[in-house]
Amino acid sequence: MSDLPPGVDVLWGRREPAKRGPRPNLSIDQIVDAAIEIASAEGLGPLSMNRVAEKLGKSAMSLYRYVRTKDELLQLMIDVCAVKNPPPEPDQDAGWRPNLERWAYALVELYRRFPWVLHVPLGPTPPVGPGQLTWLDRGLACFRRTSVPSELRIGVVMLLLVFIRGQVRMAQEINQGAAGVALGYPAYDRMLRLVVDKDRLPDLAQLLDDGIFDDPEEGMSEQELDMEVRFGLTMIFDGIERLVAAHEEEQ
Amino acid sequence: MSDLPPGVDVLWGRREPAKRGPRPNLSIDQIVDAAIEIASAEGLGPLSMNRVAEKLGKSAMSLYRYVRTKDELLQLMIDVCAVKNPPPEPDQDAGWRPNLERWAYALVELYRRFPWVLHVPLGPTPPVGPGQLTWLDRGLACFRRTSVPSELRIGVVMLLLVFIRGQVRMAQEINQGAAGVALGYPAYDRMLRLVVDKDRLPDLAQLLDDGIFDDPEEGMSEQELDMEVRFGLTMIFDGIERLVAAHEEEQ
DNA sequence: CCCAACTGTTTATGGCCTACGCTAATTGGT
DNA sequence: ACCAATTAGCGTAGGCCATAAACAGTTGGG
Repeated sequence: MSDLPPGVDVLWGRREPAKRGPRPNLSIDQIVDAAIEIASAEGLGPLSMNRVAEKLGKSAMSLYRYVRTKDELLQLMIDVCAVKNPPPEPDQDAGWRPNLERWAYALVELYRRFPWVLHVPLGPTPPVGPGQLTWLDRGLACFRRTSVPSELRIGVVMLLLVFIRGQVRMAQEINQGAAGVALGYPAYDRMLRLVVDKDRLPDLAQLLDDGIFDDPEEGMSEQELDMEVRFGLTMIFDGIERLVAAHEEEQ
Repeated sequence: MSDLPPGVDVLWGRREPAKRGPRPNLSIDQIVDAAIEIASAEGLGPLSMNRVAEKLGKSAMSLYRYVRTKDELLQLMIDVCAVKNPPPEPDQDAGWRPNLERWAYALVELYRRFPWVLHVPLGPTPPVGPGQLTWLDRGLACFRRTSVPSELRIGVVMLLLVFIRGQVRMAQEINQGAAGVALGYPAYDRMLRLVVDKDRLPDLAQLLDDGIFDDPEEGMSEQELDMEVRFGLTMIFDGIERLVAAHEEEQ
């Protein structure tokens, strides 16, 4: 009789197996894995219940014995993905910053390997699965040896979660059209030049003149994406550093 | 013969009106406005071509004379929304920080008034409409009187765009289920206590013990949401300040 | 043995976007 | 004045999707 959203109890291993009836030929894990495989290979668009069932050699409706709705399946996919790619364990001997940086870049890597995670529509609740909560916990753990109060710890970790998610998503958006068409900065640059006029958008025009988006390579390399993220993260970490320092002094 | 994505030329007033044929009884503006009205009142879920056409007293298919696809309509909605709620003009006498702060909080306000904007699926291209580019431009404009180089200006503004978008979205997610069910922090707190155990998620458990999410009020007030955002923005602005200072010194 | 519980399938429904083709309105050219 | 070209709006229909409901086969307990 939990208040948990339906389906999440499965993630925490809280659902008792059926006593009677035929033995299941399917399992939630198989279903979720198959769905993840499809989404990773082709994106969320082609991911339909039919498609998943087909991959498992079953009929579409059979999936509904394991999953209440497609949306629930999507939420499970996200959490299972987080479980299979866990956050790095913080090094107790290192300072908070290197630990938190490792955590942050691991998260970047996860989003890059599973881009569809960023496109899953909002679920009915904030994250409560073991995978996502583990990531949250390991982020918080980086502050163990500091005297930063709890409200600020959660604030900082949330800030990083939000920023990384958004930044990687934006990088993907620039890099490729939704259909998977290669786009990249040069194409973006060309489009902007068509519409940006110096009178109405002077500062943006200035940027274009400086050749900001005029990148030789077609498509953003991994290096460049890392640079984008690294810039933002560096600034954020500088802000965090100031915060931590302030609280260490007080003590 | 533009390289612009289809439909965007309309936003920039680049489509020549038809010379022959019956006079249009409809206009893109009407269509987009009707769609925005529906989305603002009921969210993106109930927004279908049929619903929009119905509101205008026309048939669904008639809309396709003005809009290539539903996705294009969604993109237009976003940009028109930005056009109708323009960014504040920077005050030339004020410093970069107050200007950029006004800009940032205006953006927060926009997302709060039009939550559906945050749920529109990815378009085929990064923003190239006049509304979104104007917001971008006015953000950049805040750095006019500084000597921060262009790459950093765009980096900072992107950082803010990404963070604000993500943070407001997350706040909405916690505040209400996708169905619009009120949830709020206390409910989240209750759910977490069901699954968080001290061995596997020690630091998160610590947070719960500290009563972080144990908020008296059901549902997050506007004040609290502002606080959430304000915390992140303050930290980010501190980071920006350091950056600007570094570049002013060099000069 | 038989009932209750359970799995997987079949069938059907309703919603959605949108391709296609039709009719009627409007205009330019002759 | 008249024809051909162009366009607006609409009706129909097709395809895909999630999923409700009823059904057939399977298993274990009493």
